[in-house]
Amino acid sequence: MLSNTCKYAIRSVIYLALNAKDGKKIGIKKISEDLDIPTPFLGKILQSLARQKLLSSTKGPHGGFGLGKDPMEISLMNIVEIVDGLDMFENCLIGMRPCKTDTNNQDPCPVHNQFKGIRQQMFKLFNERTIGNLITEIEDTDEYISL
Amino acid sequence: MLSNTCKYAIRSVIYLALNAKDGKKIGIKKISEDLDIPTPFLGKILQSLARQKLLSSTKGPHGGFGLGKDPMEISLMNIVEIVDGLDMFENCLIGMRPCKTDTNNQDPCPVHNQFKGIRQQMFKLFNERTIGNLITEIEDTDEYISL
DNA sequence: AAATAAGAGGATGAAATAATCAATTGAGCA
DNA sequence: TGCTCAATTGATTATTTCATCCTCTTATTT
Repeated sequence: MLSNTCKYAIRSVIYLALNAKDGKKIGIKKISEDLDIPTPFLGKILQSLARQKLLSSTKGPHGGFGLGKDPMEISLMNIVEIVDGLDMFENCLIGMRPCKTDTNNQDPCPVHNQFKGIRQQMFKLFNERTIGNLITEIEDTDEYISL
Repeated sequence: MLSNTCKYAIRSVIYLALNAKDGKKIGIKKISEDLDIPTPFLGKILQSLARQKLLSSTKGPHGGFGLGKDPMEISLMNIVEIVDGLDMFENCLIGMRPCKTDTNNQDPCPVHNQFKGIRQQMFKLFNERTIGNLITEIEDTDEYISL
């Protein structure tokens, strides 16, 4: 569904939104320990998110990663797009070339009509859900975020 | 979403259900040409489906692959399970270990409640849709199956 | 029985994904 | 200024997925 890399990315951004409020920075080593993600690999992932301005990073003592923008402005789709790309939302479920995402499809695959609605719901979820509204829900309900 | 291999597998079974009726066999070379799938790779895939009795195969002149059972008895899930496994339906969307598929989850991830319904729909679709009812729909509506 | 037409199976190669390592750069602090 | 901390960058390794090749076996046809 989502790549390993993408799952790491999403969990990291949620983690930062919860723990690096008001411009605080958290080091890659602490993040990787808390989330159980290999440290150097996490580095690469956070770098690519920082390049796209989703995160900010500073070097040197007390440096680390923090959010690059208002968490309400970061949708799950933003993260997925950077890491995995949009293939999942754009291409046919069973790989038939002429079968396209749009609703009035001239050349639908045999599962197109079944799958179309589900894909739309997923698209909506990933676009509407932002890191911001995820964490307010987490905080409101006292959810404990383990990994 | 689904692996390349799995997409090839599904398209091949649909193809066989449409073209290899009443015990007819079709050679791997013809299938791979019609579906634009690398021949030797397709061989491996069909072999694994045949080992699980979804397909049948015969060697020798006029040999080839055909369906191994009534197409109404082959669900999309049967194919996905053999090729990709059930990971997608069983594990957390963002890779949190304690977050489980079942509905009354003690330790849900921040997207669990949003995603749960969508995953159930997908599960249902893959289980309920069989190769048999796919092809009757195809034949009823004169759909042209290209790739 | 021999020739031929298929699939089966093992070994191998290439590409993408996942993960690591080492050297560099920049920021803060003394 | 110079030291140290932490991210950055580039090179390297490992694993999985995707794909090919070659040989073997089985089944049909003559």
